[in-house]
Amino acid sequence: MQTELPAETETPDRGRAASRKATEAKILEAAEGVFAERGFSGTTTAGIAEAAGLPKANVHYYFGTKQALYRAVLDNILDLWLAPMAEFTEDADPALALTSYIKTKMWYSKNRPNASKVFANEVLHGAPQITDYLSDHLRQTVEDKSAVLRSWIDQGRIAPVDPVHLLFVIWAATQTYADFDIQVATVLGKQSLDESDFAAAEATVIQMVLATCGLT
Amino acid sequence: MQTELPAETETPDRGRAASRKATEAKILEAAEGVFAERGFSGTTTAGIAEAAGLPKANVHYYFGTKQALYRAVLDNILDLWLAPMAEFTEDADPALALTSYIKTKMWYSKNRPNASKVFANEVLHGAPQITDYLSDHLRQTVEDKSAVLRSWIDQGRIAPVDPVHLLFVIWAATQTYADFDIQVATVLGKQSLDESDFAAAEATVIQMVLATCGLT
DNA sequence: GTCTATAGCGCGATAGAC
DNA sequence: GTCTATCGCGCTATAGAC
Repeated sequence: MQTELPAETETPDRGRAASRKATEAKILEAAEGVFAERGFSGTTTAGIAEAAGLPKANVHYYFGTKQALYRAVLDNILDLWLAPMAEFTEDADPALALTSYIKTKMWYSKNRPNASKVFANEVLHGAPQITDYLSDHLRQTVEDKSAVLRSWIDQGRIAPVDPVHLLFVIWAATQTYADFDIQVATVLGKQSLDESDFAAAEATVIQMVLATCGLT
Repeated sequence: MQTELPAETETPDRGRAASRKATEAKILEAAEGVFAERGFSGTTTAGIAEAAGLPKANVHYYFGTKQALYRAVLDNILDLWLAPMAEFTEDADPALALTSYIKTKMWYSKNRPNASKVFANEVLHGAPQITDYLSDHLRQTVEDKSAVLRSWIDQGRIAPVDPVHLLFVIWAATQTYADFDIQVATVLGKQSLDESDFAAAEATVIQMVLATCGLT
């Protein structure tokens, strides 16, 4: 707009490259929201374009196909899923690690509900795009972290519990407040969930997991 | 096939009426499976027809629109959701009632995964078709049953816990084994979940809920 | 890089023969 | 009641002017 030839080489954070990145980010964010709301098939590229404030053709210019854009959205999300499990290390305090993990997962449910919903939708329909991720990264991480939990049990630091199913239940219990927020809110008689609802949910899940592990 | 005028009035379980009912049931079952696998938008009436072994036009003949068929599938499912909560009555034994409820919910996850998936998909995308059900029947039932749980707490029969969030977590923990079965199976290194997986899941959820309620 | 216009096609729904 | 053939819309994707 201002200049026809932005000083690319001098200020690499501005100019064309930055503009492209900014537009891509805008499309990705809009796409995550629309995919979360309507699923892959229910989403139209026109809907994404409208949410991003762009003409439809630009979405295809930046990402090629709807599939490719969906994959890009998913790839961003998968990173968020594994990272918080780093909490679990042999020498961590079990009560602290479990509490911290649940708080992190609940933070994502509250602040990145669309990421959770896109992931849930993908898994619900057979996880066709992320089978590799599930069977490689996620499976390996669960194996490693459940070994840590098992060592805590063997050392008598937490009560005996199936480590893998404990993780599944923690995922389910925290993600349900993002994925099924409408149901939770409606049953609570509200339009949407607020701070206090997430606080109560978090307290309940922490209470349940600590009680299970004999840490109360 | 055999007769042009089946004795409708004499044998109401055979003849045209029964044939219609049988065809409707066949379509409903096929539709539940396809909707579970692909979601509403991802489902084609041709796909349902193929799964039911019928030409596409017949699906429209029996149910009119894809929407109406989807509603019929949902209506069948909603009945299954409320019934098991009848377990919770003032004079029931808390440990037995909670255990029995979790077993029933887990039984549905194992034996009616498609029902769970269709419901999950509907809620995930804003529950546009079942808002009334959520705000009327389900909300009222949760109110009634959480009052029972609260009375158990007041009587010192179970430990203090938020009754409504306890229900949310039980729903999430049990339904996740239907809705996210692919993820669970993949992380466990299997093609699909078997008896022993559901048994381990059930034991873990029961252990967690009883520990939370101070019933161990 | 941005946008308008449109090609091409898959889908829901229906007409009409049987 | 069953089925084939088809209509017409809405969608993904692209061509081509700017």
